[in-house]
Amino acid sequence: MNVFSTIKELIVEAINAEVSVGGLPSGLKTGAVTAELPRDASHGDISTNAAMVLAKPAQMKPRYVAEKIVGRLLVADGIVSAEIAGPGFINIRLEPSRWQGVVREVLKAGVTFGDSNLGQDSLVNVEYVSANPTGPLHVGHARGAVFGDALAALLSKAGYAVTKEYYINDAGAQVDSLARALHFRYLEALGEKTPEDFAAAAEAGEVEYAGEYLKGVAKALADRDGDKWLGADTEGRLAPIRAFAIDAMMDMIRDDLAMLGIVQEVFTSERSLVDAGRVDVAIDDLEKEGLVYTGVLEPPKGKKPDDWEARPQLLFKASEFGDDIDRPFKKSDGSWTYFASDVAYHRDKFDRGFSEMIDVWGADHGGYVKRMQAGVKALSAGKGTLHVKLCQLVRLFDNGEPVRMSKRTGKFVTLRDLIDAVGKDVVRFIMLTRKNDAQLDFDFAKVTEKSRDNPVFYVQYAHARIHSVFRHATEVLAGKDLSDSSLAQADLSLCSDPDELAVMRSIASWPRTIETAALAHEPHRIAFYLYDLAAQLHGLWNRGNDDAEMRFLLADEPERSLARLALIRSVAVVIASGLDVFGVEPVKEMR
RNA sequence: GGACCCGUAGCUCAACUGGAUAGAGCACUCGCCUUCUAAGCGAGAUGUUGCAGGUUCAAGUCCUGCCGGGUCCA
Repeated sequence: MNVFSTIKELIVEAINAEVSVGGLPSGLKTGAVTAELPRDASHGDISTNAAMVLAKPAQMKPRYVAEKIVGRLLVADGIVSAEIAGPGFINIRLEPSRWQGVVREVLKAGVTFGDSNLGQDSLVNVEYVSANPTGPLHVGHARGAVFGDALAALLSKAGYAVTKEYYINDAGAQVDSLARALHFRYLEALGEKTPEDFAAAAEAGEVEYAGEYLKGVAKALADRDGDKWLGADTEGRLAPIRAFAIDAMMDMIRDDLAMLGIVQEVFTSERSLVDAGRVDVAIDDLEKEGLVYTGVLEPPKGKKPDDWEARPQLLFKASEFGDDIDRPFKKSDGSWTYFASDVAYHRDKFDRGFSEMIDVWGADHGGYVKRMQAGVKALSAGKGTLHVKLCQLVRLFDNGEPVRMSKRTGKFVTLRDLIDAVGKDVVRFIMLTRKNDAQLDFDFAKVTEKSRDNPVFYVQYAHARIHSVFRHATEVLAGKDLSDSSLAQADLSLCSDPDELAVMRSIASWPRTIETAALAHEPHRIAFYLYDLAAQLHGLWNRGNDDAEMRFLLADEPERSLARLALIRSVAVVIASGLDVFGVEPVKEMR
């Protein structure tokens, strides 16, 4: 139970008490009542909108309602003052001991401080990356990968039972094309073709996936099968070579993800769903609901209907579920559309018990969102929810200069390049410093800079500073027990400076930050929270430069020193806990 | 033509999902190292939240219509 929910309960109790004596009308809903840190610290410790929310349903003036509530709050335990301000806010001040108690809580709970039961163990499926198995991951994938992973960790900290999943698009034309490219490289490995032949074919558009990475795979294939596929006809060799290629690509992708510290639990193959007839079943069931019909779509407006032909096809009534038009389930050749197999896939997730699904996609799939959400509504009879988080693109810079990428030559910046250049932790943190639907600039020079401008460095520095103090503390306070459990016994009433109390308030709002970030699906809020907390720590540290009394370690005041150590140790714990959600290692020393 | 996302200080971005006087960093000016890492800290200045309406006690946030940028459209 964190301070804010405790106070909110006090407020609700106060309201109910007034209701019971007839001071307020009965039947008031307190769901919209909040208890939060006011933006301006001079407004007190905690402020509530209770009076303004209740004024209308109670048919009373906000300030009148506020007076009723304030009268009750003033006699409540731990509340120093409660004042009415502005249009009807109630500003509450708490006993310092309330905040000081938070430090003890953190020291006892460790990095589990901030854990919440908000999700009540309900199942959530987070699907992310899901890159086509046709090559190594590149920068664009990195953002979705890190975002999805952090969101999963965040939800899990907020009490949801999270499954991290990857959908393998191994049934489309791309993997056939991959198989052709691998076959070419295989011929090259056997000496039947030259690299020049390959380059020429790639230039002519006859073969895709010109990156070097298939060479090793081709060699492995040749080692395993020898010249088995040399004379085989196209039909005969396609499936086995494709399977070999997909396995190799998925191994590579898993390695790439592992470098980022990402391990997903479930990998679902599109082909396996198709082969098992799951698409037929899913569409059949929709058909039974009367949601599938054969019809003719209007041509897209404003586009030249050059190759447009009005043709009857199998359609899904997406427009009944919020989409703009109905969507085709079958292509002209009679095979399922991607949408059809995606419906089957989401049906599969729903059948596995996930009524809440989160898909992390690149922004270029934005046009697909409504259709998929319509599909999920239909296949789950309205019981399933699909949230789609679109990640905008990442622009790479080096010292302000854009880094050019070319997919055509196969020389795009890979995830590996990125990690090799700046390290896993920097990649992860920086990718989370922006809202997912905002474009992100990644500057190689800036993200490794050692300055306040670089949030990774700044937060890590705060953590390292705290450990530095503890290294010195073993000398200054020789013989004292500096363990967390011992520090939890420190006399925290000795930490009563306004700046120290402000740090405690920030720490106290960590559980709330987790909950609001989880509800909003916005891990970036944690990055900003950590940055602010780091700033407070650096500020407190520097108070010691101006005023020796404010230094954390005072040789002649061991009790006060222990209290301050307890405080900054709790800051370190919260920073570590935040970085843990991000999958970033907190450092104990800057090098 | 339509759909989705974005538009906040000179620049890069926040704003606790509707709360009080819209905040940080960079850049600019000034101050702080005999000290636990100055790789840092403090102070000053910066706004018609793209434009116009609407909803209400309260709008950067929600609704409508425009303008500009991006993405997508069998």
